[in-house]
Amino acid sequence: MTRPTLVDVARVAGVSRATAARVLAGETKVDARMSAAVEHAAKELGYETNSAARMLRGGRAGAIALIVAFNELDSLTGTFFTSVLKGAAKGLYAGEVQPVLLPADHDEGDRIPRFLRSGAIDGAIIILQHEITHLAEALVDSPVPIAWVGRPRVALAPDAIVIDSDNYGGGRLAARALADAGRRRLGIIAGPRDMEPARDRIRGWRDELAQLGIDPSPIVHGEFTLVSGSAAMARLLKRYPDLDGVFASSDLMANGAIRVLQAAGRSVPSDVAVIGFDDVAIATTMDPTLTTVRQPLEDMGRVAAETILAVVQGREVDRQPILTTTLVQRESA
Amino acid sequence: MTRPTLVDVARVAGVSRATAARVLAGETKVDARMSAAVEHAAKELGYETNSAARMLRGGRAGAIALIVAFNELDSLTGTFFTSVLKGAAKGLYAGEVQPVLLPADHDEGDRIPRFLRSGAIDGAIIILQHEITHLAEALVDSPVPIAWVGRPRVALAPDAIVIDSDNYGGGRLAARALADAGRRRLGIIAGPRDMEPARDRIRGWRDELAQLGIDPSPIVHGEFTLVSGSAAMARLLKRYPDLDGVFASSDLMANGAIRVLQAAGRSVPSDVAVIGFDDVAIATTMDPTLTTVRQPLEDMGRVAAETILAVVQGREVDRQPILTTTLVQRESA
DNA sequence: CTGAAAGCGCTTACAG
DNA sequence: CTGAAAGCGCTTACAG
Repeated sequence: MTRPTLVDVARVAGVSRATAARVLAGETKVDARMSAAVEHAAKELGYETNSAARMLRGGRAGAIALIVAFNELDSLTGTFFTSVLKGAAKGLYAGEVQPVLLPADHDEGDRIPRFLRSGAIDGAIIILQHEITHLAEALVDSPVPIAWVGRPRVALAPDAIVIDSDNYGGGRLAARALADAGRRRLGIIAGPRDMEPARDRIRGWRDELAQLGIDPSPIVHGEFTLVSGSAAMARLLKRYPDLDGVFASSDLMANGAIRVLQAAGRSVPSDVAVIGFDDVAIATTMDPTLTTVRQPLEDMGRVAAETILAVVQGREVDRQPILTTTLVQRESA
Repeated sequence: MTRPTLVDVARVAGVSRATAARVLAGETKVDARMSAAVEHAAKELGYETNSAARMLRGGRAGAIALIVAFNELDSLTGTFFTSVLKGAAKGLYAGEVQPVLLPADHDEGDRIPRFLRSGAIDGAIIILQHEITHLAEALVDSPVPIAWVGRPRVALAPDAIVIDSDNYGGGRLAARALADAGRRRLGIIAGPRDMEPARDRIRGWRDELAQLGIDPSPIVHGEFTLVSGSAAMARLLKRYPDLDGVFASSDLMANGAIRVLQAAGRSVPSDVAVIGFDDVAIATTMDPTLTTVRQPLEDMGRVAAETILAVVQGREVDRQPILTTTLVQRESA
């Protein structure tokens, strides 16, 4: 049960501790025989570098945190964040770094900031979600680098790391697609007011409508979830009974909205065209299948991983990449 | 960005490093004025104990790993593991320990065992799942204590930590319930052959049937997922077209099985009664709602957390608790 | 190319 | 009750 140390490896291999360290660090200028002896001893003893000692010496932990909203772990909204998560984990694996998921709650105090300050990990990726927006403030001046997936609504340092998709452009795409389909009586189901990506989608949507000379549409807000999408659609329908096009700014909300439209006797897309945002799995399994603005979620996660790794390792890198959004044409619009 | 150290705190407070350490460790026999000065300095500097240094000194990391199958993160089967996860996380929070989720893959080599050997965490909880059964072997002689939720199919040390539910008793409950409902032509959709809990359910089922003098039923195997439940049901139906009762040993498989039965023109429960296992959310939203054997999943997670914490802290504790399973009567049987 | 030694930040046995 | 000092396991600048 007692872990072997570098001294044990050195003793078994018959070399100094320094030499053993060099071999295990991959240095090449070591006598081949010594090198082989060290490798052999390490394997035989089941040696693994003590991460605490390495870190204390000024090295890296070899672990990056992925901070996610705890609630999401068992809800359907998970489809968004799990895609990002998957990409991020793959990116970290590729960098030989251990991804470490930290569940965060909206009511848990400063556990997460404290953990980051304790130096156990080299950096963190935060997947922006409505439930954990409060973390943004607590982590603005974090001692370890943080990559935001989705821009938080706090003042960030100019060199902050933010990976985002082109939400503004996506909003424009949605407006243009509905206009191209001949729709003129439009409405938007926006996301939470406290989320910057949600606001960017609204801005893009409005700008494009203005440019096309279409009346500014009424806005209702949801929380990116299916249930909130249904509720928002009901409100929108009451306010604007003869609308013929809806931009629901998440696929889950689009799903909820379509259910409400259908229940109200509206056919989709013939009576009302609906466009979503995200392009998660549900978009292809719904009936009708969902026309939507695609965010490259897994890519966003992967880029977040690559970016934070570069920063941790002191390499130059674009700290605020914006990934392209594209329109995916299906049946609903 | 440079983290303050204990020396900084001591200097600001005007005391020795030793005294500062004592105050922060919560020792009471310290002069009140010094104590206050230290507390103040620590807060002002945003001091947090360097976990690497503490660990190296022989202390604890203050973090426990939760090892979960990566694939599960975005599939519906997540309902089982997220319940356990939630309970475990709550239990760790209560113990002031940071839960750290490590996604594991079936093909990832020995990343996880190596991470555990690196000493970055104090212990681990593994939620047994089909996809990561291979980890069981790699972790049998782990240097840090491991709590298994669900007994793995490897030879464990007698003092191994295993949190399980009474799968055997649950199997008996299912058999008795179907028998009580007057069913005599029974079949079982069992779980994966390489999972001990799945095997325990079969044994309980068989023993109870034998005791009741009912014919041993045919067995088909699924993988605890909805799709595999459908496939298994189709096979079972072909083999035994006039069965009138099925024990599907996970709720998801029961869900899949019922769909197949209904598609085949059998009414549930009048033609065929179906009993599941787990009692996850879907059991109450299906049509008909599912009669099932309940495992207290969240409790299992919580008990796993409490048990590993006790072991890490050197406290005495029951290392192999078995939680009770109960029958939850709904519409399907 | 190899080894002896310093030092990362902490905790605690020891001396006072 | 308080402080000086040792030592956890590692990496690397320094000397040879």
